[in-house]
Amino acid sequence: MVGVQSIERAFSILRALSLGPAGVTDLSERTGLPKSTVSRLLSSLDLERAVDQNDEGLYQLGDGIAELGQALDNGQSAIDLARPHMTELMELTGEAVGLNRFDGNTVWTLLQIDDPDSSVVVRDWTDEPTPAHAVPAGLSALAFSSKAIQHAFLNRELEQLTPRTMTSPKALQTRFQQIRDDGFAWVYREFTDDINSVAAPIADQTGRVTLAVHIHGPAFRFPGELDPLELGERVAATAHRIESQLQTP
Amino acid sequence: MVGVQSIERAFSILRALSLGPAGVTDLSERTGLPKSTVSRLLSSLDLERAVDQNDEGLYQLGDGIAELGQALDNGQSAIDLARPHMTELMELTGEAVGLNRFDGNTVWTLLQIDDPDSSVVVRDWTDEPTPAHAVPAGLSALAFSSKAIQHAFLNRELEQLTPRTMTSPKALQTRFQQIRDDGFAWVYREFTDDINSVAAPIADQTGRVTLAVHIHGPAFRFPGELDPLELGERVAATAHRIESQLQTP
DNA sequence: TGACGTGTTCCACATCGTGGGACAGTCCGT
DNA sequence: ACGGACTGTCCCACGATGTGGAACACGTCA
Repeated sequence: MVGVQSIERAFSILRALSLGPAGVTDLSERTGLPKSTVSRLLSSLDLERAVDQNDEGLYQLGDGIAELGQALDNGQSAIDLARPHMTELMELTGEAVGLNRFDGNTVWTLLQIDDPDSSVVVRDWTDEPTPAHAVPAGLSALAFSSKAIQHAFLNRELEQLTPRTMTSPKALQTRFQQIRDDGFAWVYREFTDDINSVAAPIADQTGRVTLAVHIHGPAFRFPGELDPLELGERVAATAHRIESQLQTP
Repeated sequence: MVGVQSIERAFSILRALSLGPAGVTDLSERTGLPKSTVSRLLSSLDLERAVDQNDEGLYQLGDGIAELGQALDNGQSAIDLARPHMTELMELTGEAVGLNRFDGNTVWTLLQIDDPDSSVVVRDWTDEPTPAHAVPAGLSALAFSSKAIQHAFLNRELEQLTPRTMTSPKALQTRFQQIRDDGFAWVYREFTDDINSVAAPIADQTGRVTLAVHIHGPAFRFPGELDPLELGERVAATAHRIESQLQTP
């Protein structure tokens, strides 16, 4: 065995699509694969958002590819650029501040800044996948994403991580509206029973929301006395500052 | 079955890689997949050039992804921009002129311009895959591609389409050197017994050679009396004009 | 030297993808 | 309203294909 067959075939479809939008039959002829196989692979690629269908129903390369392409350069620079703002935010609250990337499925922590003076801190999730529907970074990224991305996401099986985890697509959609109005998202004990957190979205150069900043702390003390609204606005302000620096280099 | 398993897994690896370079064990932990599976999928993705290995041996997102990402925008514009130059070239020789894209594996014809006065013309290959090692567009793109792309390509099984098709990796590599020196590539009866053709490469905005222009005609009359060297240089000149327009919009 | 940490390869097993064909829509021209 | 000729999706028996645990071969550190 030289390579995995379905991957080879999937990429030959993607390459054929790089010529422009095409239908199933067309792609089947270009690639020499059976129509049913092309159809199955396409719907699989659709789930991964590597392709999508335009208004005429033709398949074309999708957001997933664009996001992967972007990740080739803007990853490290965003981290460097965000660090000082995040440190500032951490000093303000004394709780851990994180930078996340949302890839359409899961949220990844790129960087977490802990309070060096705290002995009890939220553990560091850097480079681990976290379910987008249970963390505020994912919710705020989703809230500002296209309908297509939301729809693809909500169609998946959403895991019930704690008794409070919101898993109903309907409920999540109205929650997205709330988040768009506020500009930030709060999550109380939905990811873990012991953590509360706020996050605000950051748009990249192309206007797509793939990043977010968040503060999270142990539920027994955070937000505590602090005003959730004010905290949310502070996070949003930090996000905006990072965003405007990202847009203009 | 909701989606093809290996595709879902492959994309979860690609997304994990969008955080930055990583090794097999690391990826296996991030994605929750067995190490051997990750290794196999990675080598498959490597064949497709969706990932490559940096000098430290870590895997990272590869050229293939970047090319797909580019194809999202620069396809149609290149066609529009090249058309007048190609028509000019067609009028000069009275033979069909084509614009191609090379995706790392195969050559695709984006546009062919035929001589309206000829009754016998080379058939139109638009939107059909053609083997890169047997057409001058593929050879010239390969000649100016990175060693990694050449290597990945030459490791595949190269089909013997006519008695003259060159299939030996060694021989092709020295041929690439010749093409780099000339700035164009001639192919005599290697794709079909009845066609001869010349092509010259075009670099895109990022300096990557993914496009080419070519002239091809029936072998019994082309190039005929015409000087192959002069023709080659004319094609190369046209390619350069298209290239400089592509770079500065 | 030995004990780790890599990543790749092997191979028996059965899961998973396969693809021919049936199917349901949609858009034609008559 | 009707076939006819297209679409793209779905079904399902079949076996090729991908799977993953374990063994392996390397390089690195102490």
